[in-house]
Amino acid sequence: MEAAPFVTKPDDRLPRYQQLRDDLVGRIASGEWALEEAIATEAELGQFYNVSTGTVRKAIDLLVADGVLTRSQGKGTFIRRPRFDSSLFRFFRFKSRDGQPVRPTARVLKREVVKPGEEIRSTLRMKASEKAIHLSRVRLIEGQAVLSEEIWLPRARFEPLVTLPLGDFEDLLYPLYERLCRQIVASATEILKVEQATSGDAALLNVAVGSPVIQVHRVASDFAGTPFEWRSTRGAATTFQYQVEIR
Amino acid sequence: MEAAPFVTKPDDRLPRYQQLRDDLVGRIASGEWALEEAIATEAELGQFYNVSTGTVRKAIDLLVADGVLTRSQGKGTFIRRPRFDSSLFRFFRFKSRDGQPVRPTARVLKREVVKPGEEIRSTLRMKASEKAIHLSRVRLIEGQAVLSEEIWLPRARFEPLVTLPLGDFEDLLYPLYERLCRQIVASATEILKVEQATSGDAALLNVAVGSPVIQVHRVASDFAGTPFEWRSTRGAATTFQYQVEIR
DNA sequence: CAGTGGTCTAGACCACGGT
DNA sequence: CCGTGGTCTAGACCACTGC
Repeated sequence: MEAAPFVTKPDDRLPRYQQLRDDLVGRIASGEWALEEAIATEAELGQFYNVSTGTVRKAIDLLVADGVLTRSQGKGTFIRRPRFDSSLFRFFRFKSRDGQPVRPTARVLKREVVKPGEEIRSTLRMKASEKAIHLSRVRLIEGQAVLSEEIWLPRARFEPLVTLPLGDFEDLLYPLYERLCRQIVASATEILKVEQATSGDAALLNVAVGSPVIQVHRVASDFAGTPFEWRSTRGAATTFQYQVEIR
Repeated sequence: MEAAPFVTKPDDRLPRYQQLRDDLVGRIASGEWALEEAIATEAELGQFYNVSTGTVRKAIDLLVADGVLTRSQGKGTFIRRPRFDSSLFRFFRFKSRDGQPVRPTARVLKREVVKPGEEIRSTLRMKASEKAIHLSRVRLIEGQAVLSEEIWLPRARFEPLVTLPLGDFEDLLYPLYERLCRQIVASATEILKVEQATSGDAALLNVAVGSPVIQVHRVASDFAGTPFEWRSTRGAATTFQYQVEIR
């Protein structure tokens, strides 16, 4: 008889370090360790799962490559948020008048609690009866609107945002999600397209109707892979630049 | 006294697997192993460098992650080209009339051997006196031009292309570079921007002047990291879509 | 100083590919 | 069948962190 320390039954066809990886993901998703606090040490995990530290290291290597964990020599291994700090800067190059890069401020223009459209409902895996929170935001640099955003959230997970005064929404929403709603963004998928400015874009972003506009459509998910934010951001294409490495 | 099998003097401050990685890059760049043929086995490399196979594996892991090598269980470890096959499909969604994705054909419109502009000269690290080969291409789907390309190459490396009949240029240039000029693309950097169609674009791509156009600017380099191709591709933004994962 | 992750070893055995 | 890379072990010692 041997102990079965796995939280979920592992797939025996997989190598042990893969099984271990999957089990660790489950334990992370379940909140066993606090965000950005050290998880169990490699030696402890090796004892717990009854594998050698080399195998533990390989499992953790995978999670580090996936961006779920970071290691810190002498300190431990930590759960890591995706680095959204430069999220906008991945695509848009915003500079203030003196040429310094700046992060736009934000203002929520509208909040409503309504039934979402079919695309959003199915993307967020919501029941037909469920309502969603819809936010319309603009992002500004030196008072000038540069981006417009539409955000959809399942109401059940984000109840505190229904009553939060609009003025209390901060520039960055993800820390707000975390603090008020205990929702943590673990990953996201973004799709870029080029559109032509509508009259709404034109009024909001101060561009000509028909001029090129970049639309970044993002779906953000938790550690379990469940999507819980649908977001669409539009900005003038003149501020857009993106770089890729091919190998 | 011990043998120093390193091709280039390694940096002793680095871990051994890093030194090994760097040395292997040098040997690959020097052409010691044929393209897509197996390199020395892990056991051989371990003996050669006098390290354990675990250390060799770690060095090779890095090169696999970098996209320089691929492993194949039971067969060996192989030098790998970057996967440009779907290069255009990374950014542009081309479909034929029946909805199937297709690769555009290509036609070279112009070839000239001239002094390049300063930007291209310095990007390709050419001497001031050196001349460059400049190609203008269009790429077509079912006879309709969908992309226009400007390509610049240092003449010294690409002499055979100066006299090649224009009709003998193939749809894919990189296999041609490899076969005729022994130049192998190991990596590339691409920058995306949105422009508005010029009258030239409009005539070539059959779009309206001022309509949005995506420009993909690519610099391709060899295994030693020396850039040897400058390329700019423009296409109608309506065919553009790009997806990113953030973690 | 103790405890963490980082490097490295010298093996063993397994799974796969080709002869 | 042999040779390849893939998995895994049970350690050793190093480098960094924080008390």
